[in-house]
This record gives sequence, C-alpha cells and structure tokens, in this order.
Amino acid sequence: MTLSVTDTLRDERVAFTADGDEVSLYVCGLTVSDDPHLGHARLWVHADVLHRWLDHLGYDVRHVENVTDVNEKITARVGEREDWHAEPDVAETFTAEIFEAMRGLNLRRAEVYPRVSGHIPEIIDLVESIVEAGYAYESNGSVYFDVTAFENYGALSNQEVAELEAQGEPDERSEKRHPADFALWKAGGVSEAAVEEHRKHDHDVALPDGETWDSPWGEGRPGWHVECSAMSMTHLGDTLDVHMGGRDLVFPHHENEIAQSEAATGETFARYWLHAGLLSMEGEKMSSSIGNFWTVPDALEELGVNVLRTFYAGAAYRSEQALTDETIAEAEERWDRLSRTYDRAVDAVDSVDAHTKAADESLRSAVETARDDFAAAMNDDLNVREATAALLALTDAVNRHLDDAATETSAGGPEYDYRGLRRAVETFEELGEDVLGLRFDAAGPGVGDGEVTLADDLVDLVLDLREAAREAGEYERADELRDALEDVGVVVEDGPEGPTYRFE
RNA sequence: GCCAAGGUGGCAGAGUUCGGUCAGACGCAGCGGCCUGCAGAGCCGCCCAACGCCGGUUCAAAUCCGGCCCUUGGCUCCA
Repeated sequence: MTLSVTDTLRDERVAFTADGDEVSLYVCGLTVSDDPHLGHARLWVHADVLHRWLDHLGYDVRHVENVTDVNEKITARVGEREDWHAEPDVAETFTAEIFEAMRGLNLRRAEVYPRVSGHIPEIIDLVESIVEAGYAYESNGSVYFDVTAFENYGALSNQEVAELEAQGEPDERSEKRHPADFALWKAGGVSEAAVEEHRKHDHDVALPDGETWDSPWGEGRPGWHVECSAMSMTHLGDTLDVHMGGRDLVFPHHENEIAQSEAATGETFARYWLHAGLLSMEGEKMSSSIGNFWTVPDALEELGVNVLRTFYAGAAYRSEQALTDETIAEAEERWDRLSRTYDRAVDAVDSVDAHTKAADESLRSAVETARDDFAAAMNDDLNVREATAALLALTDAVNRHLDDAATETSAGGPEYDYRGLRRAVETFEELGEDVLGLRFDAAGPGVGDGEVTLADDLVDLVLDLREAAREAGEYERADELRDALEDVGVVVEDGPEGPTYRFE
C-alpha cells in the first residue's frame, strides 16, 4: 500500500515515490500584509497533515515555507500604526502574528521559513541566470520573462500563450514584448498607484515607495513569482519533491515559478504539484480583500485547535470546503465524540481494574481494522475525512466495550480488556495526535490547563452534596446543583461509575 | 471571452485514478428503543431518500464519451 496523490501538472492521481528517505516539501507561504485567516490555515493544516503522514511512513521531511515580506500591499500599510515607519516594520508585525497562529494550530515546524528580504542576492542571481539562458530581457531597468521562449508555458494551468491576457500593472505593459510576459525585477520603488490601490485607510503619512535594492539593472524590487523559485531552490535544490499551495495560485504564480526555475536550470522544478481547495464563506472564497474572513487567533480563541483541525479534517485537501455554523457545529460534535471516548478509555486504562485480563476480541479486531482503514484512507490521496471516520468507528467499539464491561461486572468492578484498551488509546494517540495533529490532552477553548486544581476540588465538593441529595431521593435539590454547575460551565454526566464532569 | 475545479439525501461530504462489490461509508440534524429518578453521554435501530439536464458507448455508468445549464476559482494582489 503506497501513497497516491493528485498531481495538478499531470492532472491525475499518481503514485508517490521519493529518491531514498528524504522528501522535500515546499509550501507557498503568506504575504505578511494582514492577519492570517482560516483560509490560510486550511492550507497550513493540510500541508502539516501531509508532513505528518510522510513522517509516519518513515520519510525524513525537509519542509520549507516562505514568508513574503516584500510586497506593495505591505508598503501600503506603512503609517497605519505609529511604529510602522517602513515596510519591514509592517512585515515584522504580521510575521510574528503568523508564527503565533501556526503555534496555536499545532503545526510541525518547517525546517526554514525563508524571507524575501533575506534572499535578494539569490533572487538577483536567479534572474541573471534566466537572462543568460535567453528566457528574459531587460526593459527600462526592469526584467521580464519571455513566455514565448519557454515551450511548456501554460502546461500547469492548460492555457495557450496566444490566449493569455496581460499580466501586471498597466504602466509596465508597454515595456513588454508579449502581454503575458511577467516581471522578474521591477525598476524603482513601489508605484504610487499600487500603494493607493491597496491602501485600506486614509492616513497622513506620505505615500511610501518601499525598499529598493541595487541590481545589475539598477535600483529596484524583485518580482513576486521569482521569489518563490529563488527561495525554494536555495533551500531545497533545483528539483523539489512536493510543491503545495492554494488552488488560486495555479495561474499565474505557479505557472511562472515553473517557467523561471526550469528556464534557469533545465531541470524539473517540482515532481508533484498539490493544490488545496479554497475555503468558502457565504458562497465566496474567504479572502482578506473581500473581507469575509475569520482570523486564526479569533477562531482559536473561540473554537480551540481541536475543533478547528477536526473541521479541516472534514473535507479532502483538494476539495472546496464551506465554513458555516452547521459545518462548525458538526466539527465540534465529531471532536467531542473523539475526545470523550479517548478520556473514557484513558480513565479505564488508568483505573484500579486495569489489570484485569478479560479479552474482548471484537474490541481488539476493531482496533486493528481502524488502523488499517486509517492508513488506507491516508494513502488514498490523504483522505482525511475517511481517516477520521476510521477513528470514529473505533470510538463505537471502545464505548461498547466500556459499557459492556461496566454492566456485566459481578463483584469486583468492571472487567476491562486492558491490552485492548491500551492499544486503542495508543491508536488515538498515534493517528489522532501524531498524524491528524489533534491534542487530546489540551483543554478546550477558554480553559487553562494548569489552573484546574482548585476548580476540580470545588466541583467535587458540589458533586458530593448532589450525590447525598440523590441518595436521599431529593432529586429537585440534586438538579438544582447540577444546573448551578452548568451555569458556570461545568457539565455533569452520570454514569455507571458515578458522575463525571467536563468544562465547557 | 479563455482556463480550471465542482454540481451526489434535510445539511455536510467521500466515492470518479482502475465501469460491476455503490443507489454505499463517516458525521450533523431528525425519529424510535435500551440505559437513567430526570437530563446528558453511550449503545442499538430507523431516516421508505440523492448521483445537475439531455444523449451516447457497454451485458453493466455517479464513474467513460459528446452537448447543454448552473456554482466557485483563476486570467489584477491572493493559501
């Protein structure tokens, strides 16, 4: 059983292979001009799950994710805050924010997060190589890629060069030989028009023109597309294994990356192109420019990392996914079900009855089935919903076993299948935590982890009073206590072994 | 206009690579039962129900081919 993925360039499902144990993964990262939102997080999480699954399969993953910190949208925000004196100040603010968001999402760290501002010499070298190879030309201090010179231009997005319309700003189009040629190096600073266009608020600061760097063609700024080529080849070599990004980047960004990189090296740029579907909200894609977005910090605060990641695991990476109240509610239910069952199983394994030897063959075979189904689903183009379904099927078996063990017990307490339960717990941890990136140990949103001791004691105190009332048949009094606890966010559930509670 | 991705039950969402094992999973919502003092959680069952439309290939099509309609994305910054 091997991993297969959907490759955009070949436009089909293909078997994934790597030379040796190492896999290079490049994820098209963010332009740090705004808060990261749940659309960005969707790509991050799916890339993270791929990273984790490759780890699980025994590969050594070399993961690189760029940070675009040179961009006219960033320049446009200079002066919006008092400490934003220049482009790097704005970039620094949002870079810090995305790193924090990534930590909150429980993402495996990339090996390196290269920044454009730290790779200007590499970018200039790459542009020079492209010019020398005859695929680019200088015009008024700018350098443009000649799309007619690159035979396979359009292969990724299935477009004919003749059909393509002009790219770039109107004032640079006259410098191009073909309207679809795109800038590798732009002369001068950011144009006033570009800053005006991206400016969100009126403020008094004079229009900034952004950072510029010296180059063989004079002062200027790198083109957007060439940055990714330069940074990925710098850190991962001429050919990388997996290039991942949002579907909205297929054209022109990724098309141009292929053209630039392969023009310069003559080598295949990326062996597999994976594109994540977009996240929609109210029928449109979630987008900073449309304004229909939910920021990652806000969503983490409100839902927690587990509900979010369960939500993302509800649809395949390459599909579109809708964010609605219903789909969020579904994710909450799915996560609750997983975590409640996990907690029950852990409690049983840790209980004084854990040493009992009763073997439940249906539990044990359910665990192995879940593991097989999970792996099959992941290998099938990272079908995370099917993989989650395998874990949910396991919750059925675990709960059934726990129910049976509790009811069929004779004198000495429930008879758990210790080995079976332990294997189930390990399965939740290996597949749910290590692969899907869930955190069974993490408290829900709004509840700190380290400070529950006093709260626990107080809840226990109230529950003791309630149990006394129940034993005395004073159910009205008992229900009052339960309602009072619920009012402060403690949900009480009676079970065969007495009441349990959880914080909401 | 050109390119791409889609259109599957009340919702959401797999399946299309390799036509039959699929008018199927998982889940949400809903209904019934067990359990419970009640509730919740859990378990069991139900949900008579859907493959955008038209045509074609085939013994057989959600899956392949052709045409059409609709949605979303890209062609300008975009994960």
